[in-house]
Amino acid sequence: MTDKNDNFFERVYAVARQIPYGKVTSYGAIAKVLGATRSARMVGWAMNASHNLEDVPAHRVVNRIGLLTGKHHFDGTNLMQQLLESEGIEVIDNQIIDFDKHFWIPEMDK
DNA sequence: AAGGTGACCGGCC
DNA sequence: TGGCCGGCCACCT
Repeated sequence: MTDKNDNFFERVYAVARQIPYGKVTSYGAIAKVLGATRSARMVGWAMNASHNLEDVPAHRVVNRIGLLTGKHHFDGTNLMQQLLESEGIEVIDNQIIDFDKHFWIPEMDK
């Protein structure tokens, strides 16, 4: 580890941790807050590393259409969906129902 | 050291 | 109307 807390990753984690219970957001939204509107890919990349952290609810982060694209990266196959449903979010076939309703706009709470 | 990839997004054909 | 392609930036081999 040798404290490789890159500001980039830290910043993504900071936003992801701010996601309230029962809410979800998209990679692009986070990227936008980070100042990298067109670098949503980096957000997903950071999430990959967040696997080591427990304070980062990656299961609350999906793509812009509310599709659990990264569910494949979780421990199990439907673990991500289970977590979302556990929070009151209806998920069918890796697709979040009323995504815009559960959508939460991330902010840099400073 | 350089190249390729990646949990995406948006625009263009 | 849908499918394809490029862009963006950091990490990995």
